[in-house]
Amino acid sequence: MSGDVGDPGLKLDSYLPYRLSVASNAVSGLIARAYEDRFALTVPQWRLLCVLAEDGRLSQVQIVARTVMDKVTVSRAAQGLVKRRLIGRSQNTSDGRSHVLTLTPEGRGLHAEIAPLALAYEAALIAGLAPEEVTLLKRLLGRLQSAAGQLAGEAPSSPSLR
Amino acid sequence: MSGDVGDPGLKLDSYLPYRLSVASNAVSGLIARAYEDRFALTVPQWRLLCVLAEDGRLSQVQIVARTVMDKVTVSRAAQGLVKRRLIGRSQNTSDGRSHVLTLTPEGRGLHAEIAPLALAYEAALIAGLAPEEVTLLKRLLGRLQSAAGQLAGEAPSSPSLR
DNA sequence: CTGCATTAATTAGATACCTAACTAATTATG
DNA sequence: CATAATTAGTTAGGTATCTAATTAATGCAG
Repeated sequence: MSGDVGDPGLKLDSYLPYRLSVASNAVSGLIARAYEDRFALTVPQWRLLCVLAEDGRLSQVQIVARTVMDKVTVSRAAQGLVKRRLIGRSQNTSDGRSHVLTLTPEGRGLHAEIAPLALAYEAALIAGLAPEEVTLLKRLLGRLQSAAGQLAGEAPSSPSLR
Repeated sequence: MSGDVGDPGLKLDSYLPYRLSVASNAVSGLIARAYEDRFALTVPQWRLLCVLAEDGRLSQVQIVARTVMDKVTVSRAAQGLVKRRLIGRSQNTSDGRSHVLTLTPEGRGLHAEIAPLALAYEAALIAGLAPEEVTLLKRLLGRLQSAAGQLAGEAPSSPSLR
């Protein structure tokens, strides 16, 4: 607390990327542990179950575009889910490279079982927040995400990305 | 096979832990790349430089308490910084186990060099946000963090949660 | 029809992180 | 004062993730 600091403008506790990372790690760790302990699912696997439950049939590239996960992460998550018979893969008749992923009945059942738990966690996390605060929070997170994406895409220091 | 979705209440895009994770990954990735590319610093190393620049002399346990990093992460970050002569370690005379970390002049200089860049990134990220939105965002992130900590069974990690 | 670039997906290697186990120094307790 | 219990810090092992390189299928130019 002694004030002899050369950079009064940079305080870690009020630095937004730091606050965002710490909060996200706390929340993600909580959720990840819940899925892992009770259902032996990783977070990427759970996300696959969610998007397939929402959208029906998707290829892996579509999942990569839909979520913001790496294609390797999606590939590994899909392998694990196929092995547990929670999703199925069928050949895409029009494109021999891509496989279409769908939930099996077991996968659908597991998703239906976990979804209330996931919503309960979310409800517990935002219990102290007003609904309009939650709405604003989500909007602000979206703005930060797109701002980060733009800044990363501009690549001020490296004009050649290949 | 239209949208036969059993859980209209769980939409991934509006699920807060997901939004938080995606936004944090985007921002962290941007920042991490900047530190890594230009200064060969990992994020934990940068955080050590920051807290030492702010607080002066700290032991590793104090840094663990101050930031929310794991002690292993702190240990390795400190090793790398010592090797580059950016921080120094001195024996604590009153406790032979603990070492006191301080910035070297080089470390202080590097911190002073990076800090404006870090602040510029933050400014670019929040460029489209009103100041009161930023304030609210930080407060909401703090609330989520402490809520997650409580749900995980921990005590609130830092007494200075404002 | 044939090469050439692109795309979907997997595999491999390197790095980072977390949980545990471990060493060494300190404190508490009998 | 001896010994057990804590604490500071490091090392090790397993796992997850990112970057690159690879395989296989598609589309396009000549």
